[in-house]
Amino acid sequence: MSQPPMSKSGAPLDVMGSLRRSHHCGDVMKAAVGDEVILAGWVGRRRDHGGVIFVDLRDRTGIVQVVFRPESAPEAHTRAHHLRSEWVLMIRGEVESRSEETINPNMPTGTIEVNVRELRILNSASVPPFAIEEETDVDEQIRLRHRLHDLRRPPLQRALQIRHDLARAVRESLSDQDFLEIETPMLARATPEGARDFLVPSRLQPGEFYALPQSPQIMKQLFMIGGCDRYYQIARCFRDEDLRADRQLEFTQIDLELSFVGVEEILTVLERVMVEGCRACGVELEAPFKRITWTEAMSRFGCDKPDTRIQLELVELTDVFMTSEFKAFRGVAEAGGIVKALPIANAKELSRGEIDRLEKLVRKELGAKGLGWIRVEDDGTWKSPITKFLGEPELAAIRERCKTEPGMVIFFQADVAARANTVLSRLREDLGRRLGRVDGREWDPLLVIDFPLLEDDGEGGLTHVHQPFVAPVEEDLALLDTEPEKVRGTHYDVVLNGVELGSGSLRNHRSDIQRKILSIMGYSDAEMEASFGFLINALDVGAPPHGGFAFGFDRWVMTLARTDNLRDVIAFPKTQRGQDLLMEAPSAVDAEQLDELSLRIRAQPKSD
RNA sequence: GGGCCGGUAGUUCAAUUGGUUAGAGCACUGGCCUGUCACGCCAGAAGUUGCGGGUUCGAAUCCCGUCCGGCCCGCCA
Repeated sequence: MSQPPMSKSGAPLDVMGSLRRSHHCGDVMKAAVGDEVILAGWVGRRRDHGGVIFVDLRDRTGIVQVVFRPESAPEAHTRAHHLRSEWVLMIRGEVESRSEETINPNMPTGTIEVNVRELRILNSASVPPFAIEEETDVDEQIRLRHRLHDLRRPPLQRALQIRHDLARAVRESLSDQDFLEIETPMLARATPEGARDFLVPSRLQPGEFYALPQSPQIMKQLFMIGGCDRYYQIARCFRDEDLRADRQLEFTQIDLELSFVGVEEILTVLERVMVEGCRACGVELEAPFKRITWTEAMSRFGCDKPDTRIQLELVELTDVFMTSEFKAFRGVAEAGGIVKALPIANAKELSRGEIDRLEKLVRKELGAKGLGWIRVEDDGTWKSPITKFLGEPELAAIRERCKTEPGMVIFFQADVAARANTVLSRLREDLGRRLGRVDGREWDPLLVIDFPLLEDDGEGGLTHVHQPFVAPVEEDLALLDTEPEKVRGTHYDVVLNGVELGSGSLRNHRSDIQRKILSIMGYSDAEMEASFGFLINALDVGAPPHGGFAFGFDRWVMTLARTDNLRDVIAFPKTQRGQDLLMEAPSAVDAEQLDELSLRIRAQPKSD
């Protein structure tokens, strides 16, 4: 006969035997006082008084206090002295109501406790690297390395619950709207366009590679051509680009596409999915959503995904400085750049030192050339390092457009449009939040429409703003031949609280228009054939008018979970350098594996 | 590819700015304790100061390099 297994501390371990859980820890209130319950979970806090011992037993649903009394269960009580954090228990006992003075109002199960009759120690556990609690101040690196402990914390458990609830609601909503869930291959063809591909070497075709899909974009268009009418998928996507707080190498999209529709029908679907998805997570949104054109968003907020709860807005001054004596600003305006201002009323708390810090921030982090500012004193006089360069027309324009008043601070940027907007938009968000210039709404859904189809590629040509298959709006078709940079695309974004949750468009379903657009972007016929021949030829099979949308699922969950870090809502996320600290991926592989794939590792060249 | 911030005990931080044996809270270990819920009390253990080099009589502290984490720009669109 073998001895029962022992825990590290010498306490013998038990088997579950035929004992099975009757309730979850958080659901014990569903049992009546006096009922016998069987609970299972992990040891949270343990309070050993020598006599009576309290253990907070925890599972996914919550925490309940279980009590070991020497008089009611001597054996269980004796063994309970050995219990340590994160040990795995199963207990049998009676639900008892707590006396008035021992009720804990801070926990949902605080009016009752479970008097233990039988204890089964199912497993011991190594000492946890940090406490499993609601709040933690532990370094994220530690949390990622010990993800199993971190996952036990309530915020992570809640995030996974939101993922589930949202995915389920979205499936239901789209199914109700006659969408068909269809899968697409993960081993796909490499694409020269867009993000860097993750490549998968082929064993059977030595020297050739699959690519993991950046998104099912082309494949879902093929579904439309294939007569599937309405498709959706909760699809994993892969992009080998640098990570951010809101970007991971692999992420999940709610991808959908439908046939014989215009933009309005797609937006109707989108809004319904948004409303029903959010509702499943306890958030009510009102449809239809506010709409703003891309041009207006850039002008007023300097950003194509504005959080419109922030009450600050930018002011255009480019025209004023076209004729200014102030050479620094005039030069920028004449060279095609922009001059804009961010006026902030009642900004006395922005001290000179604070403004200096902001200037340093935007110069170092955002590459700004500087940060012009004016402060309007109580007596109405202006304090500023730049006003001495300004003539009366500019001063008047600033007064009028910024509606200057005592206590106001105005920030200025004169730069190429992209950078000036980036800088002022960042200041708008940072200062708007810090100074509490928000309108108090918790949720701010917004549709951004009328994106331009094409933009300057920085080398004298034009390139697509989003992806090469976006259809132009019909009334702008003629402009393709004359002023292609003015053509509006049918592209739209949906933004929630300043987070871009997704985007979509109508696609080109006629190969002649698709070819024309590609040719404007500088593709020769041969290049078109090489890069997009497959799709263009597919259009000629008889492609229906179609369009669709894709939500960034993780970002949506992130927003609903009220965090700004994607790693908080993904079970096993990667660090900014693309590593999984728990499973230690990526990793080296055996020479034999490489050999089978016809691969050889070249010594890392020294970069100089 | 670039900018900025950070790395000291399991963990969160400190170390009088280059000077004795690197300290404290929590966690941990042992003991005591029958109503706690951040239980309490007593005692104890715990360190390659990320790593490598340099300067110095002396480095956690200064310099160079490197690795790791975070935020951002580029990139992703």
